[in-house]
Amino acid sequence: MSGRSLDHTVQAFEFIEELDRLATPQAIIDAMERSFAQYGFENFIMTGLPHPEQRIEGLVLLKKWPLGWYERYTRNSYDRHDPVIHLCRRTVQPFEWGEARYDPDTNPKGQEIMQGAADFGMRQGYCLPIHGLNGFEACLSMSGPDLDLTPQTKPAIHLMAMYAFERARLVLAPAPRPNPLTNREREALRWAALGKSAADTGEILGVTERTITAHIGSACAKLTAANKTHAVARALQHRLIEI
Amino acid sequence: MSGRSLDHTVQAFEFIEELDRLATPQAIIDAMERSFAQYGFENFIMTGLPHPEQRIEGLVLLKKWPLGWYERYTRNSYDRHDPVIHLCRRTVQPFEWGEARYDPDTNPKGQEIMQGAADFGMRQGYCLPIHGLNGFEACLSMSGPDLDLTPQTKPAIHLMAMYAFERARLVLAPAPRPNPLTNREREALRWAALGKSAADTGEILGVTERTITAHIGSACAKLTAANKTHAVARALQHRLIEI
DNA sequence: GAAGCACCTGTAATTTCCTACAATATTCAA
DNA sequence: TTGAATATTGTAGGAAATTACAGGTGCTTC
Repeated sequence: MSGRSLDHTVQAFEFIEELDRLATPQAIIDAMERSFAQYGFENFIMTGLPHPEQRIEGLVLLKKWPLGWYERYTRNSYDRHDPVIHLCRRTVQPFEWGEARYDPDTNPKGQEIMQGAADFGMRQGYCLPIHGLNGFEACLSMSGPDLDLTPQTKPAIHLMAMYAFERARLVLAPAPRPNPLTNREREALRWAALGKSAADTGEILGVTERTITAHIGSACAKLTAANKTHAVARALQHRLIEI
Repeated sequence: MSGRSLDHTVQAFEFIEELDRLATPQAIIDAMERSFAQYGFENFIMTGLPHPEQRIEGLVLLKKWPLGWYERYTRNSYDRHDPVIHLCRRTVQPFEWGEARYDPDTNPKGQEIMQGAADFGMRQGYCLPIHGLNGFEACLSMSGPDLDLTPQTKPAIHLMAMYAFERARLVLAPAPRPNPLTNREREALRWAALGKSAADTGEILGVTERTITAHIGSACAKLTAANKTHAVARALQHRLIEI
């Protein structure tokens, strides 16, 4: 078993067993605090990733996070430029914060954010991106001053983080929003995403061009999109259509 | 630790350590065969899931699967009606085959498929859906005549399956294609995806509307897109732009 | 030095989109 | 039953996109 203490692997599975008995967010936070401490973690945050028009505050599921940093982070909308968040959107595997690269030229705020976290005692961190079915994108980011991150401990942390997230999602039961688009609006957007003009789509669906234009128009209104291209992008982003 | 043998949890982590040293598909298959046997698994298949116009044969990464059943399965395109596949598309959590319900009225082939698998000795199974950056991607389905599936063993199997899949993907990974778009083409598409007209984007980037039109046009050519909306959809799909 | 690419710009004709002001029919929930 | 939502279609004009034909600079590579 090389450098890893046997305790860790056992405790990872015991943590998962314990999770099933936790019924409140606070109970999950307490259990996470205890169990993640063995790897050196002191802070963690479990949050959805905001779309451009959303704010991150409404998407946070659980957190034990330095309050001053959280306030500064949200006040400055740091999630828009956070290298860790950016990497979350591009990978499915857990990663260390240090692996989240950024170009100081194109993203000058990246340095500011990483330094800000360090100022609050969070120099090192580990982050698990969560990619769900309906575009539910989230992450569990964890930090501590002296982490025990090795090829042996990482899978244990990964497993614990995954199950902790699932439990939190279950307990907090985020009401999944129903698809706001009608069938016709979805079809019209889908064909638009495939490069069809309104006239093309009308022929495909056996209605007039004018009807498709109307469907696209109402989809734009529902998605607060400026035009068809915008509406398709929003619909893809929110997984309202599949192509 | 209740009914779970300590060996299992330890061996799960040892399997993950071992994976990093495996360089060939066959080595991964052999290791999986050994390590999954402790839970009663004898067969497994790791496969991407086909789009309507695709065939499943080209998407299979690894398998140790009854040949007769595989041939019958692919010949009849059973993946179109397989209840296990259907459930894969609707959940992110691993599940037992028996949890994959189907309505005999709307999906008469469901019964035929489940019975066919049973005829090849696969009455019981466990399946892990794999969700990547673009949503549903693949699955790892495992079977055996007498499985040790308990709330204690399932997370261990889950972890092993997850890492086995990642390793297989790494070993079999096709070389990732570089982004074919130039910086300006990307910027132009990005603003288009946010609902900006060519004139808007020109003002934003400090060039003329005509220039933006040219960038969009060349992006369409590279992406073989019929128009701007199509190009944005393709770029989002292939993660060439982020919004 | 030539060739290729990225980047920039122009005119002009054509197509497509977007919206405003309509109207009719159906379905479904209050 | 009575709105509200959905689906359908029309006219018409202005905005935007698309394409074809051109041409310029600057940079790198052969």
